[in-house]
Amino acid sequence: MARTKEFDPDAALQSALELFWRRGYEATSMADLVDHLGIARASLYATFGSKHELYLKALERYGEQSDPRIAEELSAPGPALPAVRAVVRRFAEESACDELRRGCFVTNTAVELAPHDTAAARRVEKSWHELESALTSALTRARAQGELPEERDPVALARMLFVLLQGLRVVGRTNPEPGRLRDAASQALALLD
Amino acid sequence: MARTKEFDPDAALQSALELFWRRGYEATSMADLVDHLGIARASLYATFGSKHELYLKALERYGEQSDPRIAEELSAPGPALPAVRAVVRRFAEESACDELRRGCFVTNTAVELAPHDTAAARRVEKSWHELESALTSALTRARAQGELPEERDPVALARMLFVLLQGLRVVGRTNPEPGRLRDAASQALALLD
DNA sequence: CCCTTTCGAGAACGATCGGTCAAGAATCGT
DNA sequence: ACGATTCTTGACCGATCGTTCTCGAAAGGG
Repeated sequence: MARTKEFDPDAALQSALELFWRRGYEATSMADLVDHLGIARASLYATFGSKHELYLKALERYGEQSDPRIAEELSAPGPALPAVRAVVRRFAEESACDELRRGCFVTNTAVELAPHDTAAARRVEKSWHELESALTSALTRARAQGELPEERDPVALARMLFVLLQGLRVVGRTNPEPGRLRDAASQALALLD
Repeated sequence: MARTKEFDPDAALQSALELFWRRGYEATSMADLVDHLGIARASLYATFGSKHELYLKALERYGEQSDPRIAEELSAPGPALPAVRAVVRRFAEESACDELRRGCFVTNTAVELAPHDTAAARRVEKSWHELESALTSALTRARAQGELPEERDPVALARMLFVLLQGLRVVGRTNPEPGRLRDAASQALALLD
């Protein structure tokens, strides 16, 4: 057959993800990627196709890593409300302690690429739909279990938390002032009392 | 003396703002700007210096146009809470009806440029500080006027609304689904009851 | 062994990037 | 009307962009 690959495509994709995540799409050049991944230019193209495809694959990978973790956390058996609180607080904490100013890769993509890149927009919407519906079913379950008053609207509450989470990530990317984000999260969570 | 300018620098800056606003910094080339502004390349450089300076001036102009409007609205005499509600709802409505997918120019800058552009980051933080403190003083006034229960924390509430506004703009840039944004806004405003 | 495939390093591709320059055209004060 | 000055126009710059190609070396399977 042939010579075996000397680099791990999985690790290379992870490396590319980290670079795109920090700098965004346009500000990251193929030369940057070649340097950072430590693999040859030609291998990069042979393995991932193009810069755009590489970005989409990195975005896909990010979604595969992040989305299920949140969904599982929110759908774990037992009380649902504490799980929701934990997710929101973790978003605030991660945004506040984000010294690399990375924010959320999906959110960054939504702002930089989605308006003029339908493939990216589709992937963003997929992650967002998963997040919103995970929050919705958790809150629905909370209401059914008596953790949440009957008159609350789980759909609307989930949407409000979802939008807040996007805001946390955006603010954290520029100015991860801990007090600001923690206050925002705790006030929003007061709606669940 | 000398020949007078044939173009209106103010209108040109406004045009540049619109282009940067829609496409972002990196995805907008000087060639795009020359086409869109209708003025010569050299005139552009003579008037605005460089692409980066032009972007910062556009950002400055956006801030000068947007920030005071909100601050005035929130500091108008009379009941404070309705003004806060109106501002939040207008953000949701503008984000939901944003068919050009522009979002907020400051928010877009925060995501694309702020992490590696200190000048842009400073301007973002200035707008954000104005917005947050305008919300804070409005809510403080609301509490003093008996519109808000004594035990509420105006600072924390303002921070929560501030973060939510950022989220509204981000979500609106990719998917201005009206229901999502309106629900988010109205649920957040329920915290003021 | 040989053949094939993939590797790394780098040259080279055309296109486009942000930015500059050299004219000619137009407008002022005199 | 004239000269001084500053505009517009469009060609032009080197650098960098994403992408392809060449090349010799290295590592499998027959």
